[in-house]
Amino acid sequence: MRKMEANNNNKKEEIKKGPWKAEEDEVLINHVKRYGPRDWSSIRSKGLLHRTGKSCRLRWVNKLRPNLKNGCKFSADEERVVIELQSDFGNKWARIATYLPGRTDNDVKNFWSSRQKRLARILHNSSSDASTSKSSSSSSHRCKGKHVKPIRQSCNPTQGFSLVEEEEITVSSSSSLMKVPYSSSDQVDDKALRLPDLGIKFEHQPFTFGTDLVIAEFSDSPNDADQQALIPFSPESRELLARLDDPFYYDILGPADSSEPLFALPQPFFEPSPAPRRCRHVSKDEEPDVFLDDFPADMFDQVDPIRTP
DNA sequence: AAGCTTTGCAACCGCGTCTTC
DNA sequence: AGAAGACGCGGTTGCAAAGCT
Repeated sequence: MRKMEANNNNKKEEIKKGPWKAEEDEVLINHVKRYGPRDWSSIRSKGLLHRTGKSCRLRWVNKLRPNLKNGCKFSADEERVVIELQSDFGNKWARIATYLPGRTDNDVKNFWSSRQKRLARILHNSSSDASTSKSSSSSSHRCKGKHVKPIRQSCNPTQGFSLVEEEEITVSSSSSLMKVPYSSSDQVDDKALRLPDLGIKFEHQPFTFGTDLVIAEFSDSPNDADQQALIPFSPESRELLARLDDPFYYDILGPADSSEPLFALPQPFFEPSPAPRRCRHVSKDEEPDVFLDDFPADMFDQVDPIRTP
């Protein structure tokens, strides 16, 4: 009995965990050179390494495999791809990684996780800030001391968008409408503003964002600007969007006079699905913006323009 | 400069699926 | 057919480096 326990203990001790050493990597690489990336369990059974087959496979896939982009940050293009595919596939990291040469599922997963944490932090900060300054909230929002004007945005799938100045927009923070901050008094460069999954592009320039809101609208004809899109979001996205009502969100998300737009919008990586999910796709050679970068990618997942009778 | 917090990443774990016998 | 082992995937954890106060 004691002998058996001792044997079990030995077996347990034999399995090594933690960071890999260069020698171990070398052994693993030699094994793969010889037998190919398979038979991971035999590495241990042959006594080559005191690692589980699982651990060996993971090491190979994530670090030793050729053509990996190790230590290389995700490019803007890769970010867009991840965001786009995550909204399509969900958390299918392995699947998403197949679209990103040199990236592993672990890379994608970590990238997404960091993104989510960043977003959570922003949300948390924005909520605590808002709670301390609720009393100052009013129809004329504060935006680094600048007065801002509400506008409406009209969308035509074939002709793009136009921005329409409007006297007043009343949107409850608990509504599910998509809201985009806007300030006509600030100016940015001539980059267009795009919305991620919708591919919405604002055509009128120059403008930038402030604390008031733009409501995305969709219409089938240029004259049909009054058809307002009701956009159903996931609870998470809805909560985030609701917080855009916070007059101080701008202070949280970024400087009003920044030459960089606030968020990065994923340019569509694939052609849109047959369903009218996206209003207008931004062409590939257009410069990516950084609008809505810190928003959950599923924010526009379920965007579906309101049906016209 | 020191201490604390945040971030990014490598690795582990549990579970489901696939393969082999 | 089904049991056992191997494999693959997604979630989670731990740690070192970077950043901040």
